[in-house]
Amino acid sequence: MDHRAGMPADEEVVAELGSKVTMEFKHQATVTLAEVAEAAGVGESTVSRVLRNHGSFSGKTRDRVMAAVERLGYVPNRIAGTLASTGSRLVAFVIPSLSNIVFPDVLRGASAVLEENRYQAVFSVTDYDPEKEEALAAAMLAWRPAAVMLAGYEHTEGTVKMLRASGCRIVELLDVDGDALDISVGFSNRAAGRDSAAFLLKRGYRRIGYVGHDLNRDTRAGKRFSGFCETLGAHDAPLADHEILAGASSVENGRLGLEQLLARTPGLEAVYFSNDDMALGGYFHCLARGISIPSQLAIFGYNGLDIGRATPQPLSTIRTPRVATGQMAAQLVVANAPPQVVDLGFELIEGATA
Amino acid sequence: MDHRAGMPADEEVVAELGSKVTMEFKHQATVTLAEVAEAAGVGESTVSRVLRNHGSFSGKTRDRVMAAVERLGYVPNRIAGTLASTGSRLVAFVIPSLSNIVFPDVLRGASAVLEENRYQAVFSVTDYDPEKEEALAAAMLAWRPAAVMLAGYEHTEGTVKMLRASGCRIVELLDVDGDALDISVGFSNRAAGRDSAAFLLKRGYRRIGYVGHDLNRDTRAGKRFSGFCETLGAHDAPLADHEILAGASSVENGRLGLEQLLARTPGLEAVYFSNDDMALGGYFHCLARGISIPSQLAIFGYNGLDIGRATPQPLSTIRTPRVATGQMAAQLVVANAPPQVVDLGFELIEGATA
DNA sequence: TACAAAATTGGTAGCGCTGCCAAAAAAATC
DNA sequence: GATTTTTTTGGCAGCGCTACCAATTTTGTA
Repeated sequence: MDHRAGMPADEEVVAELGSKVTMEFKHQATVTLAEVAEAAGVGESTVSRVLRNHGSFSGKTRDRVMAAVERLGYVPNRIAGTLASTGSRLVAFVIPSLSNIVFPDVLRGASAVLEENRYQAVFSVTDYDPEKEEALAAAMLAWRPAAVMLAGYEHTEGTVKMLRASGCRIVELLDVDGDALDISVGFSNRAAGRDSAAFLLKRGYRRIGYVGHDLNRDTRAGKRFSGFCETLGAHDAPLADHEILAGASSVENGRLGLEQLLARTPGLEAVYFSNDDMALGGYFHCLARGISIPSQLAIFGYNGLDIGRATPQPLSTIRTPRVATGQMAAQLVVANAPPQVVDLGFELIEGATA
Repeated sequence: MDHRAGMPADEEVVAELGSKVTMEFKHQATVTLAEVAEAAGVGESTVSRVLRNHGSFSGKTRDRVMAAVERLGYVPNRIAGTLASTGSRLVAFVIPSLSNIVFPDVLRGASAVLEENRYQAVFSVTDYDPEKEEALAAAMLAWRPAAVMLAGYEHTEGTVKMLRASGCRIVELLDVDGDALDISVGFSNRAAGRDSAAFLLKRGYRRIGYVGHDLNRDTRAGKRFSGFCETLGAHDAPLADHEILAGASSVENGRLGLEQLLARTPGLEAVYFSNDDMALGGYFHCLARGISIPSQLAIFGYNGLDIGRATPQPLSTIRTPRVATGQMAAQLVVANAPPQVVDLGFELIEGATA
């Protein structure tokens, strides 16, 4: 992406400064629980109990311990604590992307719940690459997390085997069209596609096209597309044409895709986009070209981004519970709930573009 | 031995849900390094050396060890490894928000670099609350990270004290207007504000307004605003009016803010927005009301979001190196570079809205 | 007052791994 | 072939904490 400002300069900076480094960087002698115990004049286990507010101890002891903690600036070592105790309070997210707003939204919902429960979120990004997902999942398991959260159901055999063997909870997010390994929280992408098609048909559009981004990688977008086509087909209005762009979903790609689609297939009445980013690109294309919406061309998106509600004509789309998905997933993990599939559903927003 | 299996809590859960759950719940007996060593017929330290590719060992031994690892499905325990060795490979991010695209972008840049170097990112979200930042920073330090990354320079005294005492690297991101605690990577928000003002003045706009979101919390936006006003003042064109909206920055708020500003102060020639989200809201407002841009009203944003480049008129704004900021920050941490401030600069995009 | 029950405490064995050191094996040298 | 040197190895003491257990103190009861 944006390497402009960084890369070449980065190397220089690092190299340049390498020589004049003296490290005040080594770890400082940190205070340990044993030192706190000594300072407070109590046993180690007592300090441990007080700090975790677990087991019993007198008020007097608690005060003494807390005073010592304060005085020494003690920060418990969770690494040691986790190793010594039962399960960890780490939750690992292995997500396809941080550019697609969907995933920050999920993280946002989840992290709020996790923080409240003193869990810690760790994450890594796969770029929609199943092999990379496998490698990163393996790396995450090395931290012995309480749960691993992944996007969707499509994983390599190796990933599945590894996760199964790990014994930690597995949460598959943002999809319910498939077989869950353990817990799954999301909504039906296929149904979203079908409902979108049904809506367009109900509005009377018949010559309908599709503009999307790489479907092999984003399998959930693929499921929407397939549901969409299915319903069109069932109503004798098969997809008129489609344009799939190579890169990731983006506003620019949506614009480009629509331009190409319209050039190739005149007379389209409506276009379904793989998501709101793409749809907004299409919308802007129409604005720029003076194509009147929805009379000349209807536009339908997916996701229900805020921005789509603030455009001159609100975008017709499907709003997905992204934050809620994260919240629910986190809650189930924290509660150590039994395996289950939670379908949070979605909401069709009529908008003004279709 | 695995004393987890007998935990009261586990039993309860299992009992409660016993009817419909078969428990892949309890922690599975995980393979340990000692078991691998035994299976491979070598010592523990040999396995450790092979797996970390550190120290010396024969090819034959390596093969034996790897075979055993494969066979047993061994996943090293990084918790134990980190505790035993000096210095962790965790990097902690304490960020204000995941809604503001800035932070996912920074995370994206950083996580790519961190993953390459086998570091692990952990994060938590402060909601722009300094108190919460302090609490979360404390929680992160408990994981003994190699570095803590924070947004900007404004932290509570407690946070600063704690970070200083921790002995881990501290990276302050997205700002260079202030005194760095250790490493700092970003760009000057004040200069961005000044340049924006200078640009608008150069274009001949004199009656200029501002629409922004909560400045107390987002201090970087505050610095831009202050730089902006400074330059306007220096050119005898003091800010005509401003509208500050309570909530977070959003497209909707930008729209609302502009509407209110225009109602109150007719005759404005240009409006500066606290960022591109807000600016797009303003842009849409103008589109909807038939206000011609930039002849009737000029619009200027901040951030250089992709979407601003795909609107019918490209947004005039300042593009910030967000991903590069994350990359650079991660590189410096990985390289254990000396304390320094890295100013990555920004780029003014003329666009068509101002 | 004596004795049982309950509430507090401290000691200590690991958790699974790494780092150090010395021992053993292999390679190199005379 | 004997001796050095180098390369490979294994043993084991922690890393800082928690869980278990037993010891101690406090409280309650007869």
